[in-house]
Amino acid sequence: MPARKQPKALPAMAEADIAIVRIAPETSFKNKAYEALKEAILKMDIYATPEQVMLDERALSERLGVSRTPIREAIAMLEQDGFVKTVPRRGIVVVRRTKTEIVDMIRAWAALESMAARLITTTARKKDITALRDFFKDFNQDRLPQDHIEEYSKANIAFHQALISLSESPVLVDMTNDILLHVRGYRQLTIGRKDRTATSLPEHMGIIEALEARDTELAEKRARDHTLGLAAYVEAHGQELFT
Amino acid sequence: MPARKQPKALPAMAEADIAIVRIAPETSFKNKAYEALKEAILKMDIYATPEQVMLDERALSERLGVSRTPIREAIAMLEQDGFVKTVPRRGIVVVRRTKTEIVDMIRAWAALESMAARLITTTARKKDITALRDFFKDFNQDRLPQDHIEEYSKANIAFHQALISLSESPVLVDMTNDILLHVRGYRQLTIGRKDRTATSLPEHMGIIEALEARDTELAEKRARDHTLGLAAYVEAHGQELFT
DNA sequence: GCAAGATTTTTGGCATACCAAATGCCAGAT
DNA sequence: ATCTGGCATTTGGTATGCCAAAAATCTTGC
Repeated sequence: MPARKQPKALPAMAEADIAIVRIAPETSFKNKAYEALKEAILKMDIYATPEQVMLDERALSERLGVSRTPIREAIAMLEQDGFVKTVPRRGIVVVRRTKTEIVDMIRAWAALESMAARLITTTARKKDITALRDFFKDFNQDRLPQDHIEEYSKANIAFHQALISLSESPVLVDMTNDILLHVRGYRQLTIGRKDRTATSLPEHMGIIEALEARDTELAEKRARDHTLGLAAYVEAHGQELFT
Repeated sequence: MPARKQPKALPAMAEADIAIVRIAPETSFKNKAYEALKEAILKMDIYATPEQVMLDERALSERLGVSRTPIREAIAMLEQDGFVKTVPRRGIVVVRRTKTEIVDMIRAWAALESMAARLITTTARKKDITALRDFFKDFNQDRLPQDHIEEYSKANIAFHQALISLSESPVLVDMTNDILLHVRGYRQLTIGRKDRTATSLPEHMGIIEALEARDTELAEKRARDHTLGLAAYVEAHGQELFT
């Protein structure tokens, strides 16, 4: 079949090249619903409630003020993400991860982050690497992380995300963020735990030092071992979270 | 609120334990459409056609004999997978990856596979590791891989998938499979290239040997370097594929 | 003959109605 | 009191129809 006729070139219009980026894409209800539901699922502490959490299409459509159609499409997307599972004629259940699954995810995280570290040693600018220290500038001998766990936990996540970003690898960034979203539920209860916090900060500094030294193998190893340490910790001490 | 009442235990019924399995879950049109479209997208050589490929909801619904609703849900899922991108009032376009993106994906694959290798050295049975050699039993000095590229390429993929599976990590398996689906379009044109095929087989054997020796660090390194080698190859020689 | 504007067509977004399966409640039988 | 069958309800699945924006096409005036 013949190719569709190409749209003809735009007329001259030499003046307005200014700030006409693309107009707001006016995100659809589908995407709004997706974002809203995703945030709601992440916000709720899924592991705090004993019974499994169910969603109802009609209730959601009423709540969000749209019809079921965009809601269903959003649900389909969330199911692809692994956040929910819809069972025909039964309902939509918010997925709970088992301890084993979480450990598994953290291992994958470790894999991706160590690769990011590897790439960073060959491409990132020294300035950007050094800037990673800033995430922890509010912590020191007089202000220990374990005394400000909530704050440190935030800095921790921000550090890891900034680290991955330095790899300039969209794939690594996206995959890691996906994993972090799933692990997030546990984060406050694991990364923030006092006993691990004490060793966390020195390990981070060790990673930064290896990156600055452009020591590819060492940076990779330190990044990997650091996150694998978290996995081992959850595997060993995460029992109480999954009663 | 009180938990939903649990269904009570089944009555005796000692007789009919025969072949009452579970009835087919009767997958929905939505899922059928998803599978059908996914396969169609993967099958078509998206990089062979010069113009971008568009999908039409109505045409698809007619072709598959279902209404637009399940089609749209399937499209929403495919969009989450990154196979298509729907532009409002414009159409649904099958996504083309750039060379840079493919290289990026292969690097992530390397990260995941090296972690799998690491895990395998500590958990897999020797028997299963050794079995990996079978994928290449049809190739030797008298029957070189580069003379049977198509066949070797298949064995290659099967080997990598089997390798990852040995890690017994569902997350690693799933993430890697996702990546392979995206890279597959290039596979025949890259992994199968003669110049790389020659070095591929010995590298695979090297990985297997390290696994058998339970040499965690070496296995990880070899697995990583092998796949990073592919990434470097595509980066260097993949120009012609992305005109 | 051509360009600007009006009109028709195309295409995804959304709302609504109906369907069928799974559950749960309840009356009637034992 | 308990069990059984059936009916009403709930809930996801699917089909349809209409809408608005953007493209494509046609019309018209110079």
